[in-house]
Amino acid sequence: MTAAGKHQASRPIGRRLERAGIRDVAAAAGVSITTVSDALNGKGRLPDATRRHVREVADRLGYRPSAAARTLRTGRSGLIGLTVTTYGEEPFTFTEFAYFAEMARAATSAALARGYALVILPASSRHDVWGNVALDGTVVIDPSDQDPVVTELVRQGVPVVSDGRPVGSLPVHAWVDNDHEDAVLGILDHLAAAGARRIGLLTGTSTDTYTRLSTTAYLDWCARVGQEPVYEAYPAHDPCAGAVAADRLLARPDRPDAVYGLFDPNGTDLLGAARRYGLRVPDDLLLVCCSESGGYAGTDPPITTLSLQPRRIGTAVVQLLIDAIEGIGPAQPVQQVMPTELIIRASSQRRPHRTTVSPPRGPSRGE
Amino acid sequence: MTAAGKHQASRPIGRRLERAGIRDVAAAAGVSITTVSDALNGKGRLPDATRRHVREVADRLGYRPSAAARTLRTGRSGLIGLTVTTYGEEPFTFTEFAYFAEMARAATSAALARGYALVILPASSRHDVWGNVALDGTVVIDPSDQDPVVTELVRQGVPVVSDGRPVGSLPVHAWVDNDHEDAVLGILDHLAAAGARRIGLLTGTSTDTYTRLSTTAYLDWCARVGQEPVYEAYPAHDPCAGAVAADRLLARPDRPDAVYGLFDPNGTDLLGAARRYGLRVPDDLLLVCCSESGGYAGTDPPITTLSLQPRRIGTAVVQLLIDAIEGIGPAQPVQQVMPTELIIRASSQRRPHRTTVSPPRGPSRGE
DNA sequence: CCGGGCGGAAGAACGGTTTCTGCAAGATCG
DNA sequence: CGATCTTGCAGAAACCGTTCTTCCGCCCGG
Repeated sequence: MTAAGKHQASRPIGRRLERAGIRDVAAAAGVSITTVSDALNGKGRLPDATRRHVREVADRLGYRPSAAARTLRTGRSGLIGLTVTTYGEEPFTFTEFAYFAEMARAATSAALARGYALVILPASSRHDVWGNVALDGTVVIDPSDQDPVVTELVRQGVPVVSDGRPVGSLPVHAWVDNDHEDAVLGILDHLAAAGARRIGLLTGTSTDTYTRLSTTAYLDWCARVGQEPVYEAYPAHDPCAGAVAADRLLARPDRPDAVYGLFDPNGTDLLGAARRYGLRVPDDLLLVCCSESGGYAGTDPPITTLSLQPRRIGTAVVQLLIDAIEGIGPAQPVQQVMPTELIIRASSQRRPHRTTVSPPRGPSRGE
Repeated sequence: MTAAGKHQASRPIGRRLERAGIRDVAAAAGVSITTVSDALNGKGRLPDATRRHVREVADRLGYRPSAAARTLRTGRSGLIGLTVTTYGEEPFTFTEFAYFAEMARAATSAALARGYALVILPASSRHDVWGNVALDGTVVIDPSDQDPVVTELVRQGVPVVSDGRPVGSLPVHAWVDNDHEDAVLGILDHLAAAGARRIGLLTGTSTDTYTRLSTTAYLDWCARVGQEPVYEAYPAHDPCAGAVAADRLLARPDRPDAVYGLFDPNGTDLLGAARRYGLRVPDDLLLVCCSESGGYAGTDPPITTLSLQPRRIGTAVVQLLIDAIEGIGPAQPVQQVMPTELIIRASSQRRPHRTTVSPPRGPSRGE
């Protein structure tokens, strides 16, 4: 028994049969391990004949280098964390679905194109999971104040790039963000140009940068043009609270004749509220919301949306991160501000035409 | 030079300063490496005093075991692949946004709860990326026929669980899927009960199981009740084709008085088409579509949707996969069929026209 | 008084790759 | 023709945590 155990431990564990190691390839090709490694990775000085031969043998044996061993040796895992700060238990929130999906998609593509893969890791994950994964770097979406995980990562020397300006002195290597002030001002000007006299804001109660910057931009604008601010704030992570807040906003005695909603569902929230109060859009109420959802092209009326261009941001963030990982980029922190796009639809254009109900006959395009 | 080089290679590479290894902990605690490993992992037979002492020292040194080394030794990486088959270049398609986001979210949560993390890996990724990641198992969403990556993974002995029935003889370890036939029949019955005489279908041209099963269920139902099938198929991955197909469907001489759309955007597609042809919903046209988007609660009128319950599916898939990885579950392939949920809204209920305006309180349409 | 059993802990092997060092033989040059 | 350079490749260290085996000493029963 002891002998058997010893024997088993000494050489073939039996898994030999399943996976060919570099040793097997070396033996089969009649060369050394070094030569196999060099041949497969295009390094070293080897005649083409040897290189081809080794590759051939490796293919025949179905050899796949062990990712774990390579990582151990090189210190590179080829893995990038995609970190989402969470409000509650869930990895990412309802209000950010479309944004997150688009951003993650772009980030995945960009990472893949450079040979990296993405690992989804909510910031609130159990700490042991974080410890169990070897990450070359991390993308953080909307880092919250004093995020312990991010701080820890930076302290360990792991490159961190954030989507959204880091609050406080969170020492990320780079960040990418929209010019939120500019976007809000653009929308307010657009609404004013469309005839709005009193523009309201549907905003959030949380303290993240997006909410904060957008709200202050709104307040500044109001101060500048001499309008009394009219806004309602609600917890954006609550999928139901938006409708209630929209209702509150339109129930006010100083009811606005135009509203900008900061969050994705606000378009339908506001449309529903307007309907309840018998307000016609855009005739009685102009509407804009920030959203990546294409659905707003099909509502009645179609709603003007502000796109934060998550695809661009996802791509940029990953590029910056991989540059940092590979030591390509500048040593200095990089701050990249991306433009937004206002997709103007019927809800923010006051025109003399077209009542909301009466349907035109035949396939005429009802803009 | 040689001496210096040798010296450098023999002991401190300099990075010593940054990361404490298990050896450092052992030395600092005055015990052996073994004892440190056992103490930290709760294994072996150690007195509590030793265990505590070692943990204390490890904490003080900020010791983090190397994930790579652990993976190498144990053969477990704690990583699960989340694989999406792709139609084009992009990792996942427009039509599946909400579904994918919800499913991924649930899967992430479920995996995290059991100590695993998710890696996003489109099936069309460069092969080298697949080779570079050590995966304990993989979730495949909607595996296509003869998917080479999946086949390869199974051949390597990596557990694979699929969301959606695998087509052909793809040898997955388990799958989870909805009862698509049942769902379609339920919808058709629902529409018929609401007064539909001729129900149309908006379907896809691709050959995936979802499309195929749903379409045949529709055709079977038509044959059973003696209705001539009325359907249009379009490439579902094209974000614009849906609107065109919806238009085609309503332009037919045998125009249906109710339509079920298989894909998420079909609700708005059909609503738009109905508007163009002056058809009132639900009076002239009953509408149902398959979607996870909450936006359909806010359209005018709200649209009845079929939810495939991606949250449940994501959770189930991950549980099954981890069971397989850890050898808990049965050795036999598991097939789990999950129920769907029909969320009935105004678009599929023909009533004495309940007006869309129902103000419970406050300033009504009078103001 | 001695052997068996057990608690406690150390030592060494292991896993697969990369990389640094270095040797031998052929090529080139003076 | 010998010395130096280059080419082709092998050997071994290093990476680092886990696990298998061993070993010591102690207690208890025979």
